[in-house]
Amino acid sequence: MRQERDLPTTSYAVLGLLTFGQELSGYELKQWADSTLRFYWTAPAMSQIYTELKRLAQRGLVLSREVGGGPGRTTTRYRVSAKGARELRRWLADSDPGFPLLKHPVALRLLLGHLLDPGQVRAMLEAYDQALAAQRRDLRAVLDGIDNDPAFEFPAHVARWGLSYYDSEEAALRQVLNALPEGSAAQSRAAQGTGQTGRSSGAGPTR
Amino acid sequence: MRQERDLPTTSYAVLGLLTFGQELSGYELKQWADSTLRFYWTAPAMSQIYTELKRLAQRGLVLSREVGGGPGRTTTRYRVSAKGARELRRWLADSDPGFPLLKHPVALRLLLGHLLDPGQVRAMLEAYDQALAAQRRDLRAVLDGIDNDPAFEFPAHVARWGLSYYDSEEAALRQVLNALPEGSAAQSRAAQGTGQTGRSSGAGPTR
DNA sequence: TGTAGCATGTAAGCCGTTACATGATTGA
DNA sequence: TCAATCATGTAACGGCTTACATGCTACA
Repeated sequence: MRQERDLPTTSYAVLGLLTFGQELSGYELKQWADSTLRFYWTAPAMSQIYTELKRLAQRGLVLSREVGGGPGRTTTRYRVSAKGARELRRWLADSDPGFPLLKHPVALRLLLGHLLDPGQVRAMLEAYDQALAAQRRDLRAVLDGIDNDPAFEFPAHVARWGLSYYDSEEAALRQVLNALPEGSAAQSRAAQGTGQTGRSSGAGPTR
Repeated sequence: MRQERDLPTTSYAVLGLLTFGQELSGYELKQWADSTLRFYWTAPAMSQIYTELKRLAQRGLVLSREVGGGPGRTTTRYRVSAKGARELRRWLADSDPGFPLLKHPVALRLLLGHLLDPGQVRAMLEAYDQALAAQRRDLRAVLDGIDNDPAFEFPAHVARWGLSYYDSEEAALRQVLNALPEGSAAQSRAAQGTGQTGRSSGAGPTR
């Protein structure tokens, strides 16, 4: 039982998707990933899904089966093997999840707000607000599709978690917008003046 | 007007850090990144900081200067050039921020909660709760270091945003814990009897 | 005297993406 | 018949990390 290093997390994520429902094709797996994983992990590219499936199959963690859909058409469907289920449980129990990693381009740009005029900052935040609402709708739809289905109890927990995250983002956004100097996003062009701040007081890294 | 493709976002992040305060060394930049960027972007490895600085210098976006600290010791300090400031503003104004990307290993594992026993799930969530509190303290300390300093108005906004995010995570976590079947994390071992895989009496580390 | 922090890099390699390539089936 | 969707892959490469390598300085 010499276990080499853990696979990348995304492998386990794909493997995990196969522990709900039945056999899935790479293509179907991608759809599932797009509608669930993408909200709190990533939506792997198609090509990566196929790569992962090949690797999982090679290690005996999934079993594949050719299914003929039409005359000249075959689809490869995958299901998790007993070994795969065991390995997944082992990984869940043994490995340290680590802290979430957030790549927030809007927060990053807000950090540099002193380089923009207030209107531009506002416009950016409002655009994010829109995107957030859209994303929230998508996730809401996902939850509606699985809520109350006992087979998807945990996915439903995660979806609700996600919704509460989006709500909090929305609230935080309002806070920032309120704290920002007035000036509508529309008059973004108005300011544009004076060169940079001269800067002074040190305040080094806090530690 | 996108002839030369944009640099990776992390380059702009590093460049952006140089628009506060004055000249910084690669080493100092790393400390800044660790205490600010890491909360909503990433804390780039040292080696990457140096790589970015080299690239930025090559394109004339930063200027470097050798500073002798002691006899045999020189430190290279960097400051943003006029061209760099222009390019940064251009990037901020022109490019689409895109939606935040969240890699949430705890949510991912919760999704697969049906593969674990309730105690294990609880234990994982409680460990995350701890980590969250620690992270929150760190960010709080950062905010305390810059709050009310007008030079860091925007970093302070971002820090407050981050704190509200951690608060919301905390709340969401409680929600999930309440919705989960009772059974304390401590009795994680108790439920183990049901038909599951071996690993009975704690001895064998499964890796 | 030794360790922690300051300071700077190179090399190898993993994870994952985009671009490219191919072809069948379904429905407007 | 044309486009969209289903379905599966390969190649190139970008971004970033880890591991390695080096050497000075302050301080306990």
